[in-house]
This record gives sequence, C-alpha cells and structure tokens, in this order.
Amino acid sequence: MEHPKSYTHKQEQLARFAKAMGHPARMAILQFLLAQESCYFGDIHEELPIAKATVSQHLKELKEAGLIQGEIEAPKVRYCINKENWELARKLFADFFSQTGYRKENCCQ
Amino acid sequence: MEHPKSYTHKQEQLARFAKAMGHPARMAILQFLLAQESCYFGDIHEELPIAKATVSQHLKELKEAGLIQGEIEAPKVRYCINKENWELARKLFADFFSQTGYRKENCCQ
DNA sequence: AAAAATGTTCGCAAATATACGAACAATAAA
DNA sequence: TTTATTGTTCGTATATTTGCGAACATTTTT
Repeated sequence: MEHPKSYTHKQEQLARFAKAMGHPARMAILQFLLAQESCYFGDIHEELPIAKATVSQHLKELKEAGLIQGEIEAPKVRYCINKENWELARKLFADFFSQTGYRKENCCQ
Repeated sequence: MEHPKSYTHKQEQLARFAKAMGHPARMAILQFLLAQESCYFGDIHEELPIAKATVSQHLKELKEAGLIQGEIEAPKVRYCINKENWELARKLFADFFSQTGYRKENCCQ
C-alpha cells in the first residue's frame, strides 16, 4: 500500500473543534457565550457584523461540532456552551500544546 | 449603523491558528513535527495518506498561518515548528479556554 | 384573529478548500 | 553530463464555506 497511515481519533476530534473555531465570527460567539453577557440569539446577532441568517448558520456549525447547544425559550432561542464537550476540547488542546512543545534535541535547533 | 461591532485582533488571530489546525492532515503534521521524529518533507509525506502535492499544500498553509517554517537543506526540505508563534498560539488558546470556562451564574445553569 | 417578534430554512452566488497527476526546478549522485 | 532524488507549482475537478435576502414557522401580543 502506498499510504499506510491514517489519522488518529484525537487528531480528527481536535481538527473538528479547531475547524469550528476557525472563523472570527464563531470565536466571537464563543467568547460572548463564555462572558455570559447573554445567551439569546438576538443579543449574539447584535454583537456581530453579519446578517442573522449567517449568524444562525455559524451557530449551527458550532452546535454540530459539539461546542454549544441550543434550546427554544419561546419566542427566543437560548444558546449555551456545551460543558461536557467544552472540557473535552480544553483538555485536547492543552495536551496538544504541552506535547513537549519542542525539544532541545530539536532537529530544527 | 446596523452592525456596530467587528472582531477583535485576538479573535482573528485565534481563528487563523484554529483554521490552520482545522484539518486532520495538518494536525498530524504538527504532531509529527512536535514528536521530532523527523523534519523532512519525505518523512512527513510517508506518514500521511495523501499525495505529496497535497502534503506540500498543507505545509504551505501551516507556514502561512505562522505555525511552522521551512528551509531548504538540499536536496531535502526541513520543516519546523515556528517557536515564537507556537508560544503565541499556546497562550492564546490557553487564555481562551480558561476564560472562566463558564460561571455559576450561567444563564444556561 | 390579526399583527408583531424571533429565528430558521431555502435558494443562490461567490469565494475557498481539498485532492490529484503531470510537469517542472534544483541539487546530488553516477 | 546523464540520471536520480526531492519537493514545488500548475491545471483541473469537486466539495465546502461564507454570506445574503426572502420566505417561512412559531409563539406572543394586541
């Protein structure tokens, strides 16, 4: 076989989280939710320089990545950090970045 | 004005790093470099299930995001973690994830 | 019941991303 | 000087992402 290796589950999970965080609007949404200024769609939208349809789409992506969750609180919608997955992401990123960082015997000095 | 706010510099920088990490192949490359198994393109390529042209492209993206750097060591090419930016990324992600995480007075419990 | 408020979904356009083989460039080895 | 080795770049195809307005669905309010 030409390409023996594939990707590890951790690499894929980390990439999935990273990808979800890979847009300024989504980072802004996450920070807004972390700051607990509000959890309502309308307030999130007001904070961002994009149309509500686009905000809704970004929220959907964050939800599908598992970083947030949403529930209807008629007539509004409340979005929250998904604590369980948030902890997972925090840990995966922490492990990733403390992965020696780099060594003394680095082939790159 | 309809949309008063934009994104902060930190949000954009974090998103840029996250985006670069948002693909399993690129995560695999970073981990390979961190593990210091080798820094040569050929060895990186062997580790991945994709064509060399594609590997080269992913390396270019990581380089443009500032996470790695490359130098010619004829006839090979050596890629390395960009230490300065790596530290920056580490710090930005650490700060981001320790951003209270979430509060007791969370509007989402 | 009609009107207002709040978001989601649809349809579309434009921009990016992903992947590959073939061609190319540069150095090293024969 | 050929030939081999090592990567990059080019051209192309396909898929995904981003963004918007309009239409739609739901619940509240009047």
